[in-house]
Amino acid sequence: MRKSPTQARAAQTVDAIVEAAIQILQSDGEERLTTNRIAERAGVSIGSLYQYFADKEAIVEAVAERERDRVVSSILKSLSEVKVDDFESVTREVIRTMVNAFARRRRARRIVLLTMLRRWQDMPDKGADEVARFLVDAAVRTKPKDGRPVTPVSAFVLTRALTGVIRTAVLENSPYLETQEFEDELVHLCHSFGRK
Amino acid sequence: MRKSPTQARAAQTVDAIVEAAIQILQSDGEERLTTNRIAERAGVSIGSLYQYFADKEAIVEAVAERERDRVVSSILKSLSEVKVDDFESVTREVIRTMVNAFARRRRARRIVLLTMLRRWQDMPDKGADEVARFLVDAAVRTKPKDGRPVTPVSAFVLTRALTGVIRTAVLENSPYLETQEFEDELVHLCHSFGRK
Amino acid sequence: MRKSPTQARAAQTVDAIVEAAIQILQSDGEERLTTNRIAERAGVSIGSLYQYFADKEAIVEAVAERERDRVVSSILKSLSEVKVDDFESVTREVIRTMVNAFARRRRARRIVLLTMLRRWQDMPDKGADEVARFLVDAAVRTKPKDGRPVTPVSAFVLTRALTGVIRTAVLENSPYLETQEFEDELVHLCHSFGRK
Amino acid sequence: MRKSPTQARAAQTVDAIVEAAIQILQSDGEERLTTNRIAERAGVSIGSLYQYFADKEAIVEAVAERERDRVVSSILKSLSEVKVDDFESVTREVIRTMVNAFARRRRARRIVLLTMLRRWQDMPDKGADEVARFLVDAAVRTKPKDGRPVTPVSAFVLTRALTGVIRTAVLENSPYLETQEFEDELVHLCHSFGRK
DNA sequence: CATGAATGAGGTTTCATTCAT
DNA sequence: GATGAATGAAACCTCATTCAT
Repeated sequence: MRKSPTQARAAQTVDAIVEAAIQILQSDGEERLTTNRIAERAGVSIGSLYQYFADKEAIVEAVAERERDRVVSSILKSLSEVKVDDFESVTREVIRTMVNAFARRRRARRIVLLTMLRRWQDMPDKGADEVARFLVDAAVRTKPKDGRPVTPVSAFVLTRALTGVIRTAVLENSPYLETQEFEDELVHLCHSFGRK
Repeated sequence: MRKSPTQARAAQTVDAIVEAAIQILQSDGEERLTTNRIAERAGVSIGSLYQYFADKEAIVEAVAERERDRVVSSILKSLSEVKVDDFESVTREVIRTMVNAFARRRRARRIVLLTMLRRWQDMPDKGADEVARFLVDAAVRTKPKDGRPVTPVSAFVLTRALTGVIRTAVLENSPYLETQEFEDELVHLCHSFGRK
Repeated sequence: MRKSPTQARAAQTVDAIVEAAIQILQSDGEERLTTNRIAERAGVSIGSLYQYFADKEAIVEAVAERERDRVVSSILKSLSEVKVDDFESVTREVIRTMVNAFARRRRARRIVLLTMLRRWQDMPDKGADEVARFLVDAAVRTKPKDGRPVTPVSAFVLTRALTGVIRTAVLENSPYLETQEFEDELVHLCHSFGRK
Repeated sequence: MRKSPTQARAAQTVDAIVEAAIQILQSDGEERLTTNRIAERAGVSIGSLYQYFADKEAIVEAVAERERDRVVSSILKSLSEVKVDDFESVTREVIRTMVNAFARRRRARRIVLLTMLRRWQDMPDKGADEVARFLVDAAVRTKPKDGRPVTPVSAFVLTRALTGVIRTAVLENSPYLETQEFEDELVHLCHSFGRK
């Protein structure tokens, strides 16, 4: 961002711009996302927009970050409430949480989510790593005797498998997404992967 | 496509256009891919280009299809040579084949692959489904007694997990991609998923 | 220039653009010289303009070159008709020619000339050097006994003095410009400078 | 200027603005000279800037004036110390002074000087006229018998020749600028011009 | 069929200037 | 007086596409 908004008014402007971008993304799609349209929808002059964002890309980045923060924090908040008893129930909770986070968001803003899913592939996936850490943690505490050791590679594979399945289901608009069977299969994927 | 190229000369032109697009994608990136540049690189007038492609999108689609055909056929060709003995060795062969197909392609045309990976998410994934069918087939023939039944959902989950991990590794340029441990973990993912 | 116009139509377009720029410069001034206005006045789309000129600067350069060619060729043409008898009469002819060339041009397109005079300072002054060569040549052939030798520095000083005076007179819109006395003084400047 | 700075603080502000403009001109060039940047570099708000200057042009004018005052006063100060003995030594002193003034300034702030040289062409040249008056004065007092009478036109021609040569040498970054030969030629130009 | 000149809507961005706080 | 957020006209330029030759 070009300037950090020092006054309250400025912070509002920045907010309005990002929200306008999200709205346009949702209602008109990515190719209709122009800086002029964003400014207009935000009720802000195009000049103000460029006071705070160096270029269009910077706005999309801000949108990506904001949306990701929302998804990640929604997931992490749910995870913080999970009671760690046995590995299977933890896994189930994690998966349900992730699926829910994306499914809820998809209903609200399908196109924004799709656009951002594509963008996030180019950023290092902080969210996935946080989830991975959580799962590894839970595995260490509750892992049965026959568990496999957790290595960086196995953590990478498991988290990317998980997010890969969920992401694809979202992107393909799969009808399985919120079914019980889908959830069961994902749980099985994680669970069986943890055994020898 | 606007016209089916009945004459050999026309087929060459279409070919030149698609190859030019691929080259530009690789050397200059997606945002420098303009129809005029494609025509110029293909050694064809912009008018001729529009004889064969209705619009720019049609060219990108042709590129996507061509690249996907290459990846898929490379995978399917390898699979046709796999001897179906036991499930684990089949799985390993399939995984090695897929990883190789992407890794080889990435070295040759990194940006084209990235662009197309993003694009393919929006098309129904014929390749994944073919692979799924192959795996299910192999599983049915070689599955040990303790195997789980193959359902549409479990096939969806497994193939998307597999391609999800590989795709992410490619997109993130992960150093794991061509290691033995990575392959082992993927094999374990498939193998353990197949057991009760 | 971005493209060399191969077809006759294209050459006309290029011509129209440069002439339009000259007209606007003359009627509206430099700060009103915009690419859109140029295209409009030329009866050409803005896109066509950018087919042949990489940017606005390239157009102004083309104008500068064209105007300079006109001035220089008008001067050189006159000079070619000068009979080399004695140094003074040659000098007088040269000066009269230069003053006339600028004065005539000034009446026709004052602002263009002013703008270009400023620009030309940044280019190596081919015209001045040609004139210098001509004068040196004449001096060598007709120089009286008491003449000073012509060195690069003295040639530089004399030609820049000459063009300096004329340019300033033009820029300042001096009333002296086309008077006999002015011409006489310039002749004296050259003439006396050549003596020991 | 909008306000005369009655308070000391205000005078400092005006000063800071002009100096900031000069610095930016030098370090970033004319096209990067924006009012916002000037205000920022001056450590002043853009609002304050407009308290003291009606528009951007007014700032550039102030810069031009300040720079010209510096050059002119440096020249006049040197001239005041010249002893008027014979015309040639006076001329030499004047020329040396002028060349020095520009050469020194050029080393300090090349771009500012170039920008201002261009600008000064549009203002009546007070400096040149003062120098002219000085030279005429000296000529009248020391002129040898064979001298020509000084007329307005001859004064105009001589001073413009002089400043024309020096200006061009500065603008073209001529290597002659500070050589002895260059000085000698200029002296000769003036000296011989004064004789019949 | 091929050519390539021409189109023009619409994109991004700058920057001098105003005015509410 | 000072601040700096806001303005918006207007600049430059791109590029998918058309169509006369």
